[in-house]
Amino acid sequence: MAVRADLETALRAASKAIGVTDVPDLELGRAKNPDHGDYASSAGLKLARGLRQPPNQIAARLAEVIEIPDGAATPQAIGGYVNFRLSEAWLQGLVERVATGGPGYGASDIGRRERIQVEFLSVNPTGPLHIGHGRGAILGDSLARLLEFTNHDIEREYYVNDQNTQARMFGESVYARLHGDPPPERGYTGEYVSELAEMSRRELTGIEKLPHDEAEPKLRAFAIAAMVDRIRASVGRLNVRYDEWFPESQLWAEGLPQLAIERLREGGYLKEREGALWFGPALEEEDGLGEQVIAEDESRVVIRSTGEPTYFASDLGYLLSRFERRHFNRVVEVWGADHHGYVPRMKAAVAALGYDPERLVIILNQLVNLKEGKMSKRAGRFVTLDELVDRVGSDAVRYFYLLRSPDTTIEFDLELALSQSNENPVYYAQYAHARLFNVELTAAEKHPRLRETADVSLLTQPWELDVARQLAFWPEVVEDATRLMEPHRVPYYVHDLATAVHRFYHAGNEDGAHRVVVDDPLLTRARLELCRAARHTLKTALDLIGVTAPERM
RNA sequence: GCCCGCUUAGCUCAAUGGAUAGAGCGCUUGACUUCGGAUCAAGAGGUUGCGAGUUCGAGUCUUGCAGCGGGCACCA
Repeated sequence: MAVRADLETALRAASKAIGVTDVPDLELGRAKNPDHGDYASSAGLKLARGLRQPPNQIAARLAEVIEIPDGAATPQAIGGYVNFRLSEAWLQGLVERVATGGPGYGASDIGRRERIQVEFLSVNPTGPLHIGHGRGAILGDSLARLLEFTNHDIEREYYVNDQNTQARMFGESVYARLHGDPPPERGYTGEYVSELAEMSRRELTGIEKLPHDEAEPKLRAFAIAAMVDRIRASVGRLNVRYDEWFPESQLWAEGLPQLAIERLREGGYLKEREGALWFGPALEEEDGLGEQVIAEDESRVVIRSTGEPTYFASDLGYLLSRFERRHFNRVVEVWGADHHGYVPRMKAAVAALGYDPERLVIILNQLVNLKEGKMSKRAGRFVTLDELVDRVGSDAVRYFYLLRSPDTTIEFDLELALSQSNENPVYYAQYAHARLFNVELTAAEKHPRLRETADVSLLTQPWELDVARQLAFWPEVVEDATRLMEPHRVPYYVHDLATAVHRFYHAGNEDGAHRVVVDDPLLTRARLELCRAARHTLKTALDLIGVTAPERM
């Protein structure tokens, strides 16, 4: 379906036809200069060395020999380049296919039902989400949508840390508030902790009378459940959903960390030192005294000298849970860049447990920093994700975050975000969608009995073909965004398509003969087909980034 | 100190090693008595942080330097 892939295949075949045995990457991509057509390839330059011929001759021969399926494009050799221009007839046919095919255009089977878990956000459920958390949530959710669209079998998971140090500290903090005490050192101080204490008094009858050791676990479970509900609601407002909320405690109930430790011990990956149990893939290194030495940056404590396991022990079990128990072929995790130092250890752990580390894919996204002086935790002002969504709206928030590649740091300026929320580029795209919808209604009113099928050969105006051309690009955008796991490519595409749509519409303002709705029912019908194709594709693309496609604004 | 990421127009950001580096915002100037002006058209604005290297070709790859962010726990 993706025309770029068809052209590339054809070009490779042509390369072989002129005597190339081992065809390198020919770098077929979009032409930047319109004079060069729609796609360009530097095939002649790439093949010159191997063939020992001048690039321009090679390009010329390729253009002569190449057979392009469906007459999708015409080749032209310029210098060492082979350029392609999408043909008018093919573009017209595409409009019809997209218009009648519904909203699935661009979907592909590159996933082949591969079973993948996408785990994202997974922050300790010990407080409300703040502005920075939104980025991981939106990135992970959009990635999952893309992977689903390309036929991967996706499960979205939130890993709930319900029994680690932070969780216990959370329980202790609620306990303290329940008894009117200040929270413990490095405990949780927010007002919501006191609210949780009050809630627990109402809902856990007699809780305040229980001794500490009995009360704290109950309070912890209660408070975490409440926070998980709150997190679920917060991300739900952003159109983010999960299939599974997987508690850390379940790992231990299933004996998975224990099993992982056993396996690592058998593999010689564990070492006792100073009363603690360490994981270290570099165990085979020896120092001069014959003592085994663990390379410092690779090693990690699994069981503390106190006998308590660390989060790393849970993570080992979590890997088994997913690869061994639940049989995911790959696991994609979205992490904030502040955890990047942990990547090598997790990869090493995957390998030590006997799995290909490639099966663990870690997507890092840079942090969202608050502009200094605007707000401060110490000053008691905490900008929550909920507050941002309240004031800007889900669509604008999602678009704002997704317009940035994961590896740029965002300097978040709340005031600026609020003052510019009406200028968010998301409205440009949504307006294009609403506009098309409206035009289609108008067409139906003026011509109540239009033909079932359109004569798309009537779509000959350059601004009409430009819309069709954008449609042609959509499958490759999906493919690239999926393969590179870069959802930000989608909103950039949406903007390009919306631009083509607005221009197409405006041609009718310049000259009434170019409107969609004209006296000629056949011409109206053909343009209506283009509107539908563009609208479906806009909607599909917006869906993939979790943004609504309104019919009126 | 060591490790990771970033540095592109005034600002926020795009750009598979390919031809003339693109958008949005802001700025200047234009465009509707008729399909929605949250729109469209035109213009100004660049030594891609600095230097070296690889290559027919570098914003993109390698390397040195500088600046910014993050990380280097028996925290997560």
